[in-house]
Amino acid sequence: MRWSKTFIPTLKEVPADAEIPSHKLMLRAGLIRQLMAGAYTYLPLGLRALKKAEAIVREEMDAAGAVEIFMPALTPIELYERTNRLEAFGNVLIKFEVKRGDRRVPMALGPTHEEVVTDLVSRHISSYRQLPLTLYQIQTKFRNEERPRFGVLRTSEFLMKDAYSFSTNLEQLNQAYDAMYKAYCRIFSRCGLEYVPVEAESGPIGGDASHEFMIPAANGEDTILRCESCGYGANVERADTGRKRSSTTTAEADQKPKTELATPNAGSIDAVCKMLKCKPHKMIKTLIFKADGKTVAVLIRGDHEANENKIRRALGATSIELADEATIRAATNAPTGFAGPVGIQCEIIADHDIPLIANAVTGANKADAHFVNVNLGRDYDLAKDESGAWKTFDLRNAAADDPCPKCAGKLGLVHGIEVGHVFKLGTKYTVALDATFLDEKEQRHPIIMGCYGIGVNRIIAGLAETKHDENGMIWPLSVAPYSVILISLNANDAAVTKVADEYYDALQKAGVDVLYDDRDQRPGFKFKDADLIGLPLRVVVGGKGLGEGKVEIKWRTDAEATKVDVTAGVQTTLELLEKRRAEDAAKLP
RNA sequence: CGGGGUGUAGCUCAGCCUGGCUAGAGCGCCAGCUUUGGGAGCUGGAUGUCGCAGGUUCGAAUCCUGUCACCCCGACCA
Repeated sequence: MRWSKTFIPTLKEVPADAEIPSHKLMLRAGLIRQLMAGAYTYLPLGLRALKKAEAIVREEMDAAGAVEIFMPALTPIELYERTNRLEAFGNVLIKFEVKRGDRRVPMALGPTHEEVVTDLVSRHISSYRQLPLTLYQIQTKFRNEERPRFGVLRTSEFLMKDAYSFSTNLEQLNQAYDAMYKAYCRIFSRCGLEYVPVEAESGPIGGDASHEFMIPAANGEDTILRCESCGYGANVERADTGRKRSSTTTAEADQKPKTELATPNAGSIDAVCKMLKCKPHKMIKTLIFKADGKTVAVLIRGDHEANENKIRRALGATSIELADEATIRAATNAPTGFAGPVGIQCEIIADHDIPLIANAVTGANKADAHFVNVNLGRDYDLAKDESGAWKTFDLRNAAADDPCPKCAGKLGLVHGIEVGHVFKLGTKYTVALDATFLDEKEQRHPIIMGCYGIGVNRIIAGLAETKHDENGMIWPLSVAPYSVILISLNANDAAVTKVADEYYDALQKAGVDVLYDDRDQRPGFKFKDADLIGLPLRVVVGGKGLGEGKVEIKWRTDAEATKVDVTAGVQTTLELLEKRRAEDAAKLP
């Protein structure tokens, strides 16, 4: 493509609306333009990159045995009613009615397609002989983002690859899941992304039933914990802390006398700390939960965050929720905000860090009062195991510097962009939509599902966010809009133009996707633009070089160009590209 | 939806507080000449419902009220 014939509106100045690198760069390099908040037009360069990423996703999906289909973006509301997701999606779902004669048909733009595929499968799959099956599509999804942001990273309309596996048993599900997991690793590697698969919260299914693929980036919306030593990674919701039970309690000599202090209207950690001039990590936060109907007090250190999934698992409950005011009063004889372990009228479980708090501050189970200098063993008890040690649990979100659960290392907080998610769904949708199969013994079972998503736009945005320097983008060969930028340094110099034109023809004939900057612009201008759009290989034909019979070739990442004989330039370009492709392929998992 | 910010030329922004002559600059754009290895120089030129609506005033980009859009922080995010 000749630059003069296409549409690449580069920007010298940074648009005022853009804040993060990917947004700034994608605008400046002429990849995208905003139509409204959360909706972007892809310009030729951006579209080409998006299509290349899409092609990689498609190739790997096909190779992993998934089968492509294409479902409508228009979906009937009724399907979401049947799975109870109309309410769950709430405002995220873009809903509307269309008129058909005297009827009004309610529909929604698909935010994801579990309902639609499951409905499809329920109508046509009835035997175990037809399974397993994995279907996928690459399609525009619609979600009304209350607050779109970060350019193309969080929009109301985006390209997503969504795959769904259907299995008769867990073994088949695990095979499908593993195949997708491996395909994802290859996809993100091929796209030149640094990525980290992290364990994600998987709800009641438990186990390692869900992984998110994250691109570590300072501006990522998600927080993950990662062990630098062994590579263990998990999102905040899910991350285990490697903390051990500790039976260490405060030595009797160090235990100060327990005292009740008045704390009028101070029912929060902050308010109590302010009033009593203490620090949150000296406090015991006492949360009252209803676990399958039973009241339980959960003890967490004041500066930590309770993790409901961990609490639910520790209690062996199927569902838990924070207790209502009446339940709290029954257990504590006090309004919300003054609960504590001393004399509480219900079961207590505690986080590992609780026994380590010496002379703790906690609610007195009495309105407007807190105790100071509360100590485990003297003032309250926990259950003990066979060896007589206090039973404690991992009940809170992991934090930076917690020990790694898999090795001797420490966890660190990292921000990440979620670019993919694989999930063992189970039978939620197949039960709701009656997608069943008959097994060998003529028994009917719901089909077991998995779902697997990739945000294709986020692959591009993630690359822009993480692969650039102060001059512009740095594309990997695999996703670059064009592999080569060919620059003629003086369009008015007939000799230069002649050679550049010949190169352009030769490279095109050789099947190279080349962008030919044939514009009548000064050299500096063209170099700056070339760096900005960041195509991998730059070939320069200029009067000065031509005088010595040379052209210049340079990778975007090289500091200096290499001079090559005019006669050898095309061949060298082809060889360099071939070599780079082979190197990239060799790195794949 | 709560908090904060911004809307003036294609882009970046000044002018607004303290109302006053024909609304400005740089970049970009058009024409001509010069120039041609890291966002050129000179000369000339085009481009604005000052987000929109209403109000105050002799007079509004500027003050007031309303409204819309966009950005940031938070809440939300199958």
